[in-house]
Amino acid sequence: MNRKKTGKIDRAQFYADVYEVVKLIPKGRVSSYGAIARYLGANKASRLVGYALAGSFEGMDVPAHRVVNRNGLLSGAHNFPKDRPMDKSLEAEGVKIVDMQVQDFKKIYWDPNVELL
DNA sequence: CCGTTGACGCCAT
DNA sequence: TATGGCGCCAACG
Repeated sequence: MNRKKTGKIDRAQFYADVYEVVKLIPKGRVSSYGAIARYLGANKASRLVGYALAGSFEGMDVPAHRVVNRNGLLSGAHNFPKDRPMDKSLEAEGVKIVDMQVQDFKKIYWDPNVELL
């Protein structure tokens, strides 16, 4: 994945890495923007992760629905195509969603910094 | 070029 | 423990 640890990272590289990491999230598990941002070496750029995912629908096989905020809240559900809702997609994989919130979030949480390092 | 916005997160109350 | 404020970095108008 070639991420730079120089603090600064190239935008294109960052976006590409985000997609790759998200693709690595196991089915039925979820991760968080902050975790991914950290993994890419941009701790303070958690917002960029979400921004990057916003454009990951066009033809890309990126399971963006497996990425939620640090509270396990589906903060970006309204961004999903109406024919493929975020919560629906998650429940289809066995993830329970109640009031736009991932149940047992801590259990199914998947941290790239820990799981794959 | 400058101000605002946003799929977030941490720190201070 | 629950809220609110500030910081961060790109993209947009």
